[in-house]
Amino acid sequence: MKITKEQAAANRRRIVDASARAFQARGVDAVGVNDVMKSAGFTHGGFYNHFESKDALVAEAFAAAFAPAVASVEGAASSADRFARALDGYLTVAHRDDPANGCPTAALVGDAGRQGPAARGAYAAGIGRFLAAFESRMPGGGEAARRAAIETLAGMVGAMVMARGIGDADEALSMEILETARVATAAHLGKRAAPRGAKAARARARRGRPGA
Amino acid sequence: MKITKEQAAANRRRIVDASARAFQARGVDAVGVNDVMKSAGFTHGGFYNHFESKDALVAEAFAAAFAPAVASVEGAASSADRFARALDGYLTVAHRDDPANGCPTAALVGDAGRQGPAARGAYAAGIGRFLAAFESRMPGGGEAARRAAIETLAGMVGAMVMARGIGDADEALSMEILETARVATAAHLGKRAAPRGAKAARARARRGRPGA
DNA sequence: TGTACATCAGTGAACGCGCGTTCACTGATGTAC
DNA sequence: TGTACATCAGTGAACGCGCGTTCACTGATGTAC
Repeated sequence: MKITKEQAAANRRRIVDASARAFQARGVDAVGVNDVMKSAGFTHGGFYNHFESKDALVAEAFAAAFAPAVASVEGAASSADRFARALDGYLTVAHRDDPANGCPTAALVGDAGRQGPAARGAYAAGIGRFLAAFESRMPGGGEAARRAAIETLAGMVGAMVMARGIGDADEALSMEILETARVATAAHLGKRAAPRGAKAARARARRGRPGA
Repeated sequence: MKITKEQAAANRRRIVDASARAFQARGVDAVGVNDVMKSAGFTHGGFYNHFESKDALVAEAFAAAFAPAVASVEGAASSADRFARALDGYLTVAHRDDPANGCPTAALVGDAGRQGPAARGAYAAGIGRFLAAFESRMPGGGEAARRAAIETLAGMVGAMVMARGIGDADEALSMEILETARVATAAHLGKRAAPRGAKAARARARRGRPGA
């Protein structure tokens, strides 16, 4: 049952995309070739028609995980407002609870250092692109903007991975870290963060204003 | 070949400590019961004389990983100078390249969210203790010190895990992140960071002064 | 205090299972004439 | 343009291997008398 070249290429892309999401959600070691093929809608045997090994897939999946994220951030960086909104949406409970569709830098951070050179290269390149986009939007310019870009990204990623690690073991602490980092991120951009969450909703209600 | 109760307890501790280091270095999924027992000096069969399951060991190992780190940071927090020095030693290549003996918050960050409640509880409790110690040393006091503690820890952890993920795929970027975060950490404490690394060594040499 | 026996931390073989990978096979696609 | 054949993406059974876990066994320790 051979299929058209276009269909085969599309199937290959589907396998890579499905694996990227699964790796981000559950980690490379916990996701088997069988899982990946099943979630892409195939039986496992065909895997090696497309990839030389699981390692080869991991390398492609890392690159595929960063491609849309980098494009999104670089697009947002074309406007100060869009960029501020993109960063503000990062430190949220929704993002924390959906690593599969979230930031690959945070989701793959535990695995990246333990993969082969190709996957680690994709990881390093992705961070490099993020930092360049951040730098272009940071106040001060030059070295100061570069430093601010690194500090901001590190703060965002650190807060997200800690919040995920804590999870529902201490929901209040997890959210406190997220919210504190969100405010700090806005401050790095030279903005004041809009209030968010239950406390903010209560404050808005008290003032008789509808939520943002 | 039964042994004394004291010896058995010591052996148990040896297993927990060996597993904590292995989990920090290679990740929970990549470390088998057999590995753990072998590195503690035993055959694998005896594992279940001490632990009900691998999950039970993981929970104990997480707690054991945090105990000395928390004690060390809390001890350092008794003196402003010791605390500043402890933080300054965090964002270093030596720490980056030795996760087994380093900060458990960073080393276990990829695994924590995927473990059971006990392990995640230990992870959350460890971060809580770190933050309390940080808070006591942050300038401003009150809410400001609390926020500074969270921002500082998030920046340190984020920088370390990104630097590890990048590794030798882009050594220059990995070191740039480490060094930038080290300077930013000192700034959070209200200090100026002492120069470090090749660039700093060259600058010192130019000034005709020996290294620190 | 000395003797008899139960306890249990250790050993090493074995269990079922899922992993990454290989293979023979299928049959529609793509190509050569 | 039509026919004959090679290609190859898919299927599903099978491979060896290491995993977490179980088990029968050993023999010094710890305990009961």
